Amino acid sequence: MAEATGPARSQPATLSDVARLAGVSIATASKALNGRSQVRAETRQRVVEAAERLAFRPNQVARGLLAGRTGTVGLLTSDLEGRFSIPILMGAEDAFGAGEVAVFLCDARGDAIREQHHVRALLGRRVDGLIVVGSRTDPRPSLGRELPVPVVYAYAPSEDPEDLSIVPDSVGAGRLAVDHLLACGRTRIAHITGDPGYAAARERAEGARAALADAGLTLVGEPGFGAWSEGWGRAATAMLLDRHPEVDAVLCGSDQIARGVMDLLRERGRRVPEDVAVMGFDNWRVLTSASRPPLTSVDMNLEQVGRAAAHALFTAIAGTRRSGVEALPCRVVIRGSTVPLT
Amino acid sequence: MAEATGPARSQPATLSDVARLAGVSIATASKALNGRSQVRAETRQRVVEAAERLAFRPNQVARGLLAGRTGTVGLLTSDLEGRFSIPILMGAEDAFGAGEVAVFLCDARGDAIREQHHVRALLGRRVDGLIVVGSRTDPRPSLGRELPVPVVYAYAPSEDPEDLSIVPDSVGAGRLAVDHLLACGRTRIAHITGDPGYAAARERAEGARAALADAGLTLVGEPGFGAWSEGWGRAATAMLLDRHPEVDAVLCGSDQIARGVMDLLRERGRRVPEDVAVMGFDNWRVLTSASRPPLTSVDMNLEQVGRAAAHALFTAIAGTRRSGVEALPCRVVIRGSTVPLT
DNA sequence: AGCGTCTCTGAAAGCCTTTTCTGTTTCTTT
DNA sequence: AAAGAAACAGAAAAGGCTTTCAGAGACGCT
Repeated sequence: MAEATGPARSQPATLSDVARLAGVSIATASKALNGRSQVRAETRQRVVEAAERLAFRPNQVARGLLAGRTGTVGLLTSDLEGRFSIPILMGAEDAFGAGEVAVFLCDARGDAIREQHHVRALLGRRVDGLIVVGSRTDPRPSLGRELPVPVVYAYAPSEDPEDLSIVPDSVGAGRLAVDHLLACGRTRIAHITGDPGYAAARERAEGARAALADAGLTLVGEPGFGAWSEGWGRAATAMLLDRHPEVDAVLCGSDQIARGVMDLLRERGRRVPEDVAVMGFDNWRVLTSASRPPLTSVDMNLEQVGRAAAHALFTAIAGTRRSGVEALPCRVVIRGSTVPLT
Repeated sequence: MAEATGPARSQPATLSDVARLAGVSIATASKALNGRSQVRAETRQRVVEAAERLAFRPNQVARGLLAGRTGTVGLLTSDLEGRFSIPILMGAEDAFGAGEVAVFLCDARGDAIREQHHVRALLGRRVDGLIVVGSRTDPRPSLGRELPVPVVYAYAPSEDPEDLSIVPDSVGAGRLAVDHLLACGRTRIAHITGDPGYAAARERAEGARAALADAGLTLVGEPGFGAWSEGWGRAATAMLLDRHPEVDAVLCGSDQIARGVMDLLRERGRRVPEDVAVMGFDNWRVLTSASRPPLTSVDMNLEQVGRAAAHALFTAIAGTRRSGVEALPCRVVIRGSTVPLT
């Protein structure tokens, strides 16, 4: 808890310090360190040694000012808390972090005003580009076409088709899920999912229905739209068993719902997966591996979405911009809650 | 999916553009926009209008180069994925975001090499300070005393007592938890917790024991160290009920463990909270509110830890540095799983 | 010896802003 | 009306780096 006024920390060495120590001009020092070819090997050696002795690190701020590119991007998320932003953010951080790019993180807390504020602040810092990460897959307002830097939208697509958006393929995910259940020999498949106000819920249901139709089947009952909660999973399952006791698989709109579904199935004496297969969505580890049996779930490959967004931003900064909504495939992670009928 | 080489985006306006449009010198324009007093009101007006017309935003990069301070800090996390980093990160982002500071996010993925790499990159960008966020409360190696900028450690304290670390008060949290159970009239309290390799597990147990001792009581059985999982919660509870059927409260080391504990209690016919009160740790919403009944849990106030770290970094940058480990109090969030004995 | 050709090196400009200092104008005051 | 004070405007430097251009020295050739 000691308190003290900080000592004058030694300023980092500058290029001119290095040049002085090496006995050359600033220009030569710069060229030597940057691998330019107009420096004699011996001179370069001297400069490199001097730089090492002084622990010289070029000032990226000065470099950015000169080059007009700062090597920074802004990552604008609308809810850090949410479990969807994080993997995307990791993917993006990953794709950038490897190279020479640093990421400014800004959380707008879902507030448009704050978002504008952050955009302005980031532009003031001369970021080379922006990634906007949403918390749900419903389209969101564009930041506008007039920005001086490229923008890529991830997870939540922009409403403007001129923008580039990278999203998980929800329809395809619904198909994948049903295909897996069909492959397990299930044919009486019900769907219990979340809030119909979410595009993700509607699109997954649509995909599921399409895959069933392709197999000449239909859903057991109507898609059970409700809430993204365990409670709803239980309630919907109770109704389902009353009306359609023949059901042999339940595709759930989220892992949370799936947990509720499994709980109630067990309560009613149905075995999972022997009598009824259960499948979740989101592949949220805490839930999938803690449930009994472990839950088969659809993973949206969000890290990959983040990486793809970062990569697209890269190429856009380099001059090649795309537009439209690009949907990336999801994948099924198979665990104990779905097994082939014997 | 249209593809096109981007149009030459109009470069952002510079101060000299503004000055030219307003018909004044660059110096005057700067003074006018920064509220310096040596400008006639009328002139200032002209400049302000010109700046507005050109949507002028001062280049923070240039400003940073000149001022020697960039108004940026580095946030170094060791696992973004982890649920502990995120709230801290939010708190820090919050404390900074309000002002003029932007945050560089770096994830070291728990790798010391990568961490060093990021530190170097951040110093090259001339950040004004660093916050290092850990994923568990065990002490971690210091980044060293020789860094040119202040560093604050959050959640995981530095091994070097000369560094400043902000952590949640785990011992105090253990006391708080037991005090709450005592206040509910419980006296036969057991403790089932996670991996004893974690300081958090040991310290919470220590605090719990101390609070019981203050009340002239002891734990029922030994603290049940094991794993941070539902499975362990179930297993430990089974043993507990066999050996100490008189137990009337279980303090759990995490919400996940608590869920396992509650499951098994229900299976064995014990009612929660009537027969046995159950309390968790971490206050992880998905788990606490989805469980039946909703789970009372200890919240580590991580956002506050983040904010405190940001604030401490602020004052350190301003010149007043502290050192040592500062522990912030936790709080009990009461829900249905703990009620007073009637 | 003189010329052209390379190969190195260094001076200087430029990136954008802030700040200091100097110079000019305007207003008071005697 | 003259002198001094105050108010305002602008030139220039600084911050650290890269890059261009010109100059200097070394070398080979006729």
